[in-house]
Amino acid sequence: MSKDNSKISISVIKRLPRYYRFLGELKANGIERISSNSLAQMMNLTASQIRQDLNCFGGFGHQGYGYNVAVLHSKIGAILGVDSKLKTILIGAGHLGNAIARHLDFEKKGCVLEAIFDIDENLMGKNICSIPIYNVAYLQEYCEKNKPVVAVLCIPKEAAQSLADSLVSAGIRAFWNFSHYDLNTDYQENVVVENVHLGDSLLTLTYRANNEI
Amino acid sequence: MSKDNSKISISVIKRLPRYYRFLGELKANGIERISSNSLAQMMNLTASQIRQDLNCFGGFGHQGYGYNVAVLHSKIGAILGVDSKLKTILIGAGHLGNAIARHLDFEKKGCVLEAIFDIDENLMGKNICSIPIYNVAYLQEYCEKNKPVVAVLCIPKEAAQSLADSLVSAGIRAFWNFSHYDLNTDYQENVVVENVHLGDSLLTLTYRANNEI
DNA sequence: GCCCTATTGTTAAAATCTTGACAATAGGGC
DNA sequence: GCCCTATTGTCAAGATTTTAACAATAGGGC
Repeated sequence: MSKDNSKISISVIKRLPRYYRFLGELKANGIERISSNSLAQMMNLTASQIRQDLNCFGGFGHQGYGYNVAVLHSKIGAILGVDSKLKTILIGAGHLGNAIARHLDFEKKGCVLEAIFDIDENLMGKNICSIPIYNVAYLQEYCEKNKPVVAVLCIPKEAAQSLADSLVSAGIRAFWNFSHYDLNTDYQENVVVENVHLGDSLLTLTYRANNEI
Repeated sequence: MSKDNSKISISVIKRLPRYYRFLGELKANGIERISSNSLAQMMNLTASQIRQDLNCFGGFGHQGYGYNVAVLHSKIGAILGVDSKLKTILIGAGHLGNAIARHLDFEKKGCVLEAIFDIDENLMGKNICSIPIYNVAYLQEYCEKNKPVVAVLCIPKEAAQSLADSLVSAGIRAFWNFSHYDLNTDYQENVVVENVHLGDSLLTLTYRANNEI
């Protein structure tokens, strides 16, 4: 990373995974080089924005040539941290938790899902994609032993805040939160939260469908 | 709606569901009135932004008093269209589709989930939360008969674009897309797409966890 | 009924984000 | 090896979004 990335704006960051995805596709299709212009057309962006975004991290392109797909893909991957092995746990093995554990390739996204917790006694000893399910009573002890840093929350909103609080004190520094609740971790430095509000997303779609925009 | 809402920015729209959620909580807790200031504190926004956002749609507040929670909640609900009954189908009854069908209260979000489609013969005749699962071969005929307008896509990315194309010609005007693929419907006016990229969200979290922002 | 306080709606300023423009230059054909 | 073309990196302009400021005014206490 050749530039100071301490003040990269969150808008840019949120676009990086999409670049990474498109470049991965191009690479898989054997495309070797691409210009900001063709990429822009493909991604429905302006070439200017792509060049501006990429230049936040350094000059990955060559004048008169464009960008080498494989190089750019791996550079963006490195920026995002796809090879980091953040120890991850998931709490709540209901339908949603189950689907998330199966659906996402955590390892390719920089996270290693190592344990799942639930309150349902019937699930104890079982596993999802060979990741063991433990009783939530064992959570604190597990954290002390294994020091996970990322927690995926697939639990009812009523339980979310207090569980998050105790997870923070157990060392969790990042939450991927699917409960219908906005986690409040302002009191705590260095804790990041991605709230995924599927309900909000659906409501936005409803508005847009009704207003044709 | 007392103001022209044809040029409301998408940033404002995307905040509305969150307002709606917080106001719903306040209402459920028996709070009758709230000022932009207290709401801002609660939601981690500026009071100015809240007033500006709400005023896109008209003056819902009273000087010296604030906003009536129940009124504001229902006004925002009406703007979003929570009472619209958009006929909705879901395609792909795997773990994710299953979880989405169960997890989201479609009716409270302006959509009525009426049918689920899959290719797995073993699922035919079964149902999820009493919504029937049909063979995807029956999709076209179903659309002609029942005229659904919203489609939830929980299918592999390889199948997404061609299925979306045929759904558009069958009358679908809104997609809630969970496949790891950016649906392209530019060629078609009046079709809206909400891409939910869970993988992108996780990658963003990874970046933030690694960079502590 | 009057005055004081709280709080809005609105306007203007500041900040941020996106787009356009273009000089600099690497690469490839001849 | 030179010139022409393609395309970047970057700077400046334009657009949008967010925040601050404040006059206008409704409500409630006395």
